[in-house]
Amino acid sequence: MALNKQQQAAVNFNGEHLLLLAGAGTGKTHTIIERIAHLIKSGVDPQRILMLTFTRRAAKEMSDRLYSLVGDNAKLITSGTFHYFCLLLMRRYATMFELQNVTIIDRDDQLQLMKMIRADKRKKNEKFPKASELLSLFSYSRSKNIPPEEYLTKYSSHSDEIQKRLLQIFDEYNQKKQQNRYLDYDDILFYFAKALHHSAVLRNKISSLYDYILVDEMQDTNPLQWMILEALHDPAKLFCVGDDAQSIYAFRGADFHNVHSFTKRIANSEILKLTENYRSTQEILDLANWILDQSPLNYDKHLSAFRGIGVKPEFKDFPNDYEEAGWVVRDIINKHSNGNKWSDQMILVRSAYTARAIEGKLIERSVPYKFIGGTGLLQSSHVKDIFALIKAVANHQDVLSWSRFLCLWPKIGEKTAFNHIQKFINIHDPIKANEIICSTLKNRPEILAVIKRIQNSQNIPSLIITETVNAMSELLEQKYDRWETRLKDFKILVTLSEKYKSIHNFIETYTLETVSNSEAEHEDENDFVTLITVHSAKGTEAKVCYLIKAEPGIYPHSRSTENTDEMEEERRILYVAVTRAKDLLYITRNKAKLFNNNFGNSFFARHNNNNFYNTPQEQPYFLRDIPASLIKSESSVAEKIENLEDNYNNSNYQNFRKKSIIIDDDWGF
DNA sequence: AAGCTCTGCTTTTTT
DNA sequence: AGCAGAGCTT
Repeated sequence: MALNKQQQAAVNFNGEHLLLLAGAGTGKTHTIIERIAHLIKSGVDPQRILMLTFTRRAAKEMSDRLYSLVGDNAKLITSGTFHYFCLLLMRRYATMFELQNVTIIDRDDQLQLMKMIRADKRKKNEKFPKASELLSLFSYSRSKNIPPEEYLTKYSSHSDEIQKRLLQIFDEYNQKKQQNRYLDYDDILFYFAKALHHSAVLRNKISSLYDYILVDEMQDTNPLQWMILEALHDPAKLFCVGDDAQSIYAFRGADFHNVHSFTKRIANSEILKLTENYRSTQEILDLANWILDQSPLNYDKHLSAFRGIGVKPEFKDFPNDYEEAGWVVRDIINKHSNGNKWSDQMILVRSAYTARAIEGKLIERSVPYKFIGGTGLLQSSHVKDIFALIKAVANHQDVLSWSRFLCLWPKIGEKTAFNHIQKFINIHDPIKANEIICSTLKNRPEILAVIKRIQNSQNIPSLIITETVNAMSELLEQKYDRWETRLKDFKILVTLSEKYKSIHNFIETYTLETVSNSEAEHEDENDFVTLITVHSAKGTEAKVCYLIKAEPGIYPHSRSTENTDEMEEERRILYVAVTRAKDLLYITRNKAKLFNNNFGNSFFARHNNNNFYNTPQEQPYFLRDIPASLIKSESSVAEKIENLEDNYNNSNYQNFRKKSIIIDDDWGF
């Protein structure tokens, strides 16, 4: 594919540092890849190029495309997410970073650890932040690089007394992690950034490794990541690509304003722009442009389609979620039988939860699909149970794994488990520790037998997983219903693990890169429908896109309507969603939700929102007043809603609703 | 101390 | 519907 003038200018950029502002669909990835090819062609050693992305998907896409352009040179480039990169270097220079034998813990482990600490700090019957809130408060302050004290006083509404205890909890959480040599996601960035800023020797060492650093999705960098880039640049040259209109990660500390301050923060830097959209038809971009136009902020973005005129986006309203899901899947099947590939079609969802109905339908109709986003296969509890034993055997000091494993057994709860663990946790010598494990569990020979079995198992990932599943299945069968389906997950796991040298390597890779069941199951297939969260979809595209459940309460999400910052982020999420489509965009909704959300019949509608609206029309909804001219439909949406309200009030519709509830039952949900 | 039952609250997004 | 917490029973 040839480059246009703007792209060519970026590829050939000859100055020090560059920020490339690239709107949706303007060939951002293409330009980065070509830039790297250009560097290699002009004699840069590929080993001295670093490419940073935010999601594993983006990283993989980059390396694949790079491989087809520059062949084996692609393998020499260091490429991956910030987390991957930091961990890689911290492992390579473990002594310099003073981080040896660390274990990466995922959100679930963090939660478990936090719960233990919280239990002691919380008074009985007291309203106290949940472990998950504690984690996100702490994580946010860390990603923003604001000391917790300052962060709490500025941004939290908790009383002084509670804030004090929160700080104690944070301290203790950090201590616990240090004791156990656990690193959570934030620690990976935090310790790396901190070390670089405290030690000039280390900073020089690391920054001398690369001559060129390319960063994708610059608008998503949080202050910690910024610190890392600042430490690494000069002599290395930065090539950062971003789009402020696609910034959707504020919840993890990203601030799109940092794109605007780029030239101020990085001396000798310049800005170039890509403005021509090659992805979509003008009709799709018109809707996208309209969405940003509604904002009080001036994004100064008007995408124009290089490809020209196409088909207007189409709205489809259904009486309930299942008919919506049914239509989408039927339409996908129709298009497939008319010659479209499965992979030409993408279903976009706001949350994993909103993907449920459609996922059910896809399975029912045997449509090959991969779900990207949400909880991964390795996060599911039965898989974590299996890994707890493997990890406990591998490292007798892994408190979380031991406690998870021991609590699976009858008569063992948190207290008993803790008493056992306490006896061997501080023993450094593994042989001695093992003796203590044997003696403390001598009354539970069945547990010891299982541990022995795994200790004696061959240390090959697929074998050790199979052996562990066999050893544990009798016990786990009682814990879980639908054990058969869960057994299937282990088969997938075994297949996945075959590519890894060690089980440790396997677990760590998938802790940093979550993979859903469906994704793992169809790993080797290449024609499938993509079901994906909007957040994960940034950077991807498809000929036909279905933006499902585009209702009030979803766009904007009802939990994010507190202030303009939140609302604007929600608007950008919708913008990202709409700009994924190349040719056709269908926006589907549940009719009832259009005017019924807060007073609805649904179980959680009442709790679904912090704000109560007197009338449905007061609830913020980005797609309420779309000009009829932008969408494929005889009547405007406003008229449509009026008609719906008439329908809603007439008895036929009420009966229809009743009928649809019966349909729900047939679904078996 | 584990395990059961009742009650109240809740489902965003990712490394 | 599904989970966390509290209080009760084993």
